Amino acid sequence: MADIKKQIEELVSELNEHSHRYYVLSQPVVSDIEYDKKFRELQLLEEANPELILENSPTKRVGGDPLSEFNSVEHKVSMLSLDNAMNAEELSEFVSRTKRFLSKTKYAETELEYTIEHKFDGVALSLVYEDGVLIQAATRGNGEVGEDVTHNAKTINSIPLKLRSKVGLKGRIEIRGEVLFLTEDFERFNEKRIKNEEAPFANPRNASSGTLRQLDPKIAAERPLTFFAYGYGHIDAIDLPDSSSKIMELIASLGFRVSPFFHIVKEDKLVQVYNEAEENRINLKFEVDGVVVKINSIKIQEELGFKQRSPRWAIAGKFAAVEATTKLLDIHMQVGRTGAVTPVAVLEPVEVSGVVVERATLHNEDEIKRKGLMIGDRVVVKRMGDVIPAVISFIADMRDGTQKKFTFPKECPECESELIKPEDEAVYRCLNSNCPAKLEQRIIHYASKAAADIDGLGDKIVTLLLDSNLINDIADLYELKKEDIADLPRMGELSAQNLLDSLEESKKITLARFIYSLGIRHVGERTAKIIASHTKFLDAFLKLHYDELVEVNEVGPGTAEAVCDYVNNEDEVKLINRLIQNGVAPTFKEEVQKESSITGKTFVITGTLENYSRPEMKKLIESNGGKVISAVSAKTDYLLAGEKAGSKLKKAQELGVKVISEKDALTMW
DNA sequence: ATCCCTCGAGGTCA
DNA sequence: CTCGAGGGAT
Repeated sequence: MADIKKQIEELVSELNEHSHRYYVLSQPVVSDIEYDKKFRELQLLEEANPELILENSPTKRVGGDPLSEFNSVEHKVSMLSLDNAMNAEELSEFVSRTKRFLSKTKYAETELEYTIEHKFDGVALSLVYEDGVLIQAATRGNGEVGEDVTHNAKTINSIPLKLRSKVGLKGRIEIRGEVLFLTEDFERFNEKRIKNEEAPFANPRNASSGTLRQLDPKIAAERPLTFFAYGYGHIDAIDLPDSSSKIMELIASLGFRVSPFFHIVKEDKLVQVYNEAEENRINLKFEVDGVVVKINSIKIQEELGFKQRSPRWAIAGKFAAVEATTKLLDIHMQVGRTGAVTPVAVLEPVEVSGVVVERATLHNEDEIKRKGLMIGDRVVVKRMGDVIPAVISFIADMRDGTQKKFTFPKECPECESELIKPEDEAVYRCLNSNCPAKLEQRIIHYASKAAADIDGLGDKIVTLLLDSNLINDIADLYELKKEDIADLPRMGELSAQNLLDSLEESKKITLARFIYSLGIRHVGERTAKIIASHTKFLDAFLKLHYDELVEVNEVGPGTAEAVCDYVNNEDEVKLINRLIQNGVAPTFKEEVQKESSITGKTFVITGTLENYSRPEMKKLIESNGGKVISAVSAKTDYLLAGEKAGSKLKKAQELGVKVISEKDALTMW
């Protein structure tokens, strides 16, 4: 019991500290998600031990104290917050809770209608109109008292200074909504800040909050904020309709921007729409952190009433966290196939959008400098496009002197040779061609699907073979003995035979794949094909000269130099000769290309297709004369989108690229 | 201005 | 298999 009391006390003081930083100072040191998590932890403890609830518990109020520099504004109707449902299950619990409550009322038999809309990730704002004219804008503050930010609100284009109405409006209308940056605006704005050598904002919500708190409205005016209306406070100028959905229509008609995502659903569709909204969040023009579900009927809302700090007739269905803070434990160096040395953040494991993240690429030295990271920093971690973990920024307030400056190593972490960074490049490289790390990566690359495609030879086995000194290079692979492989840990007779079979299979290889599999810098799948089509024979490839190669279309000076360096390197030529001796036989294969309606058209494939794997579809398109590229641009002809298409679909829509389905594609040739 | 390549992390499924 | 950042090539 004493433990629980202490736990509650600690949570309360921690949460109060965080909420002070969040609401009063606009300098959060933890992400919303973490705050919410702790808040719920406290809520649960308090529910189980109501006698231990503290007077200053954050569950007793909805925010923090307002800043002193602004005038305070008392909300006529307090701005409450909503209870959170963290997943579909908790959303369903809300439904049953509501029904249970209503079962004792005259609505026991009524089939309930719910509205479901976006929960914006911005800053809440209340707008008061007197006789149709904006007279006051205020932040939420602690829910009862907020700050007057009228001067800044007036600079926001999407906030009407005068309401649209056919009839004269006499009296008061208070509209509530969210101020935010559209993602696009935010990115442009941040780019400008970087160009002006100002610190970029960590995220759109912080930027919105910071902007509303400017004392000088000129600064706010330069920042492209947007206001979305979603609710109302005290209204006596008009009679309100009897449902949330009709009120939303009314609000929109008064001249406010509202989210197009607004559904009226029955109980059975609620979870489905919630899930769809989460899947689709990446395609939105603004950030959302969940959905808001309300009972549509105002009468039933009134019947349900309020708990201490939130209405019983609404709930926020939160999405999985997209952002979290964690500790930057260390920065590791990875040596790639081409010798590129990339710094990787080693993080204290933290859950972000449903997965545990413990590593994130930091790209290069400049990137670390730009972000100003130090080892030991508390950092904000996000998954870009909800997929790729990235370190966004560090939290300056959490610097306590224990952080260590990071210096980029001068030597290769694997072979200790000097790292070289050309003047105008960002990447340090290990130039030692015998560097064990490079060697390993080259073998893994050789075995990979698009290269020699050696089944059963993944990175783990490559490491194993190297460690046990069974191989030193690619050519050694073809001299492996079955017994040697079978003796390796976790390998047996059968896997050994399978590996040998795959190796045998890999000897028949097209010239293009062979050139690609060598892992020459700048020579990817595509460039390899171009070079193979030019030389047609391995001999000719090995005799390539710079002047000849650089004339080839789509081969530039950089690529030509890299290839010539390679074929002029004695060791590399020796390696190729040994591969040939061991039976590897690259042959040029003319790619048969049918003339068809898609000849010369470019395609990007995204999402999961129904009947084809992506490489299969790629082959199919290419054999019909089309071209498959990796990223959507304005010049892309078609985006072939399968299930769960993400950011590429969004980009295609923005750029007006035609989006087709798998079925559409198959009828095109 | 645009396209492509390289390199990184992490999840899923057989 | 997925995506994004950064940079080289055109």
